[in-house]
Amino acid sequence: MAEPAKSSPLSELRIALPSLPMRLQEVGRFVAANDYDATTRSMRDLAAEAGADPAAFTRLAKAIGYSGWDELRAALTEARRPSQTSPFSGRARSRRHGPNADVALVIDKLEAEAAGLPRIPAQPIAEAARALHDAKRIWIAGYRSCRSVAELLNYELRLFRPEQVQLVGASGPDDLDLGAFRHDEAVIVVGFLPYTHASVRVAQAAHRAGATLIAISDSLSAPMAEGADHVLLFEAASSPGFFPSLTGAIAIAQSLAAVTFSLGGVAAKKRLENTEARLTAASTYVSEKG
Amino acid sequence: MAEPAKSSPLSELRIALPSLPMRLQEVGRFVAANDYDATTRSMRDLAAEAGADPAAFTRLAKAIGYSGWDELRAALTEARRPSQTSPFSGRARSRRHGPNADVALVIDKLEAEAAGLPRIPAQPIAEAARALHDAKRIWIAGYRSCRSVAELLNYELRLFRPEQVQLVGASGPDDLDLGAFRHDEAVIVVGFLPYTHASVRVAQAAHRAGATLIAISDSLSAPMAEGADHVLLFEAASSPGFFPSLTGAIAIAQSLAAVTFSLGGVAAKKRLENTEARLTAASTYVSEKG
DNA sequence: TCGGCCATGAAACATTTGTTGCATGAATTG
DNA sequence: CAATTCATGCAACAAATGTTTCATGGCCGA
Repeated sequence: MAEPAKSSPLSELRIALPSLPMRLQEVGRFVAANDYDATTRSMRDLAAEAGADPAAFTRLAKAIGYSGWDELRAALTEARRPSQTSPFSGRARSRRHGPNADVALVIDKLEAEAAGLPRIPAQPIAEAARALHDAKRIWIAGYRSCRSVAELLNYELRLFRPEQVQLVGASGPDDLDLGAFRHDEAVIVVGFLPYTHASVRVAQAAHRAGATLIAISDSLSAPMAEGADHVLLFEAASSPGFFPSLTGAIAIAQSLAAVTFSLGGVAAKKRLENTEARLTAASTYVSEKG
Repeated sequence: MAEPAKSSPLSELRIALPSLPMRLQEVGRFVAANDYDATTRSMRDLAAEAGADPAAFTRLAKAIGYSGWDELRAALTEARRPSQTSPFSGRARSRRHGPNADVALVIDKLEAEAAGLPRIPAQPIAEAARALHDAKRIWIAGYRSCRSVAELLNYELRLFRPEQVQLVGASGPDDLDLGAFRHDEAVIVVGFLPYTHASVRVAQAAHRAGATLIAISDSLSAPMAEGADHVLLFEAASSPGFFPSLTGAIAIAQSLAAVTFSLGGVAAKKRLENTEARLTAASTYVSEKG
C-alpha cells in the first residue's frame, strides 16, 4: 500500500521501531540518537556504550531490511555526507518544475526568511522590552494568523510574569478588555497587511487609555502603528509563497521576551524556576532520560 | 620554532604538508580534500581510491605526530563531530554590560536564528507536504509554547482546506480526538525538549490508528518522532536566551503549508479565494487604501 | 503441562583492518 | 664512483571487526 517515504535510513529505522523487540528498540533508539557515532565508531564500541550485545546491531540492521550492520552503516554514512547539504543543493534553482520543484520552493523560502531576520532593527526591540519591564500589566492582541505570535508572546511572558500578562479577548469579548486598559500598562498589537479591524480597535483603545502601545507589524504606516510608542518592524512579504511570512514576527516576539526576562533580573529568574518546578511536579513533561 | 596553531588535525596536516615526501603529500592532500571519507571509510578503501599504498596513510599519520592512522582518524572524527549545543553557544556569552547590552542580545539572537534556518532539511518538508496533500483529514497537535506553531499551521491550512483540518483538542478533551484518527488521515505533532506527555500520547495514538504521522521537533530521537513517517527537524537551542527558539518551527510550518497549497493546484487556489472573499465581505479587514 | 517459538547473550568464526618488516630503486653525499 | 640515506611498494602479521551459530530462558498456544 502506501509506502511511507523512506528517504533516509534513519526514517526507515524510526518507522520500524515500534514494532521491534524490546532490545532492538533500545539499540535502535541509541543509533537514532547517536547517528554520528554510528557512522564513525565500531559496532562493538557502540555496543559497549549502549550496554547491549554487539549482535543486536546486526539483528537491528537486518530487521529493517539491510543485509547487515555494514550496509546500514554505509547508508547512514551516505545520508550524512556533507557535500550534499541537501541532496539537491546544487541550487537546483533552475528547475522550477519536475519532482524537485517543491524542494526548491522550500529552500527558497527558508533562505529568504533567513535573509530577512538580520534586517530587523534591534534597537526598538530593546526599547520596547524596557517599556514592558516598566509596565504594571501587559496586554497582547493578534488576530488571524497573527494570533499564533500573540499566543507565543503571552506564553513566554507568563512564564515569569504570570499575573501581569493577558491576551486580549482571552476571557470574554474583546470589548470588555478594551475598557480595562490603564495608563501604566502596555499593550502589544501584532498585525500586518491585510489589517484586521479588531487589531486596529485594540490599538486605538490603548492609545485612548494612555497605555504604552507596542506594534509589531510590517509597515510604519500600518493603521495600528499610528500613535504607537514602539513599532517593531519585520518583513512579512520577504518570502515566496502564498502567504506572508511570520518568521520575523516570531523572532521579534522571542527577542522581546528574552530581553524583558533579562531586565527582570533575579526576580524573573526565580519566578521562571517556580513555574518550571510546578510543571515538572505535575509531570507535564516526559522525563529526560529513559 | 614557533609551534603554529594546531587547532585542528587538518590544519596540522596542511602545515606539515610542504615538508613531506612527494607520495605523502599526495596522500595528505587527498585526506584534506576528502576528510569526510577519511573518517568513515577504511584506510585500504581510501588507498584504492587515491591510487596509493595503504602504508602511506600510516606513514602520513606518523609524519605529523600521531601514533598511527587510527589516532589521526579519531582526531578528524572528533573535529567533525556536530556540536551538541550550537556553534554560537560559547560566543558573546561574556555578559556584555553597558547600555547596549540588550541590543547586543537581540542582534545575537536574530543572527543565530537566521543561521539556523538554512540548515533545515528541505526534502523531508516536501515529502511531508505530499503526505498532507493525500490525507483525507489533517490533525494538528502542539502544547505549551508549541501551541502557537500548531495554531498557525491550523490557520493557514484551513484557508484552503477548511473542512479537513482540525486542531487536536480544539473542541473538547484531547482523548476524544485521539480515538478519531483514521488510517487515511495525517497527524502533525509539534514539540521539542522538554517533551510533553500530551504530545507523545497524540503521536502514539496516530501510530496505532495507522495514520500518517508527521513530527516537527528538535531531535530525531524525540519520543513523538518514534514511528513517525516524516520528521521535520529544526534547531530549538540555536539561539541565546532563556527559551528555546521557535523560529525554525514556524518556518517549517509555513513552508509545509506553502508546498501543500501549491500541490493543491487550482482547487486550493479557488478555495483560498473563496475564503478571502468571505472575510472581505464580513469586512474583517481594513480596506487597503484610506 | 507440554511443545514450539522467539528473543537474547556468549562464544567461535572468517574476514577485514591497521601495522610493520623487508626489498628495491632513486637521490644524495663524500 | 661508491656509500649511504631515504622514499616507496609489497607482503606477512596480529588485532579488531562484523557475522553466525548455539545454548538458554521466557512466552504463548495447544
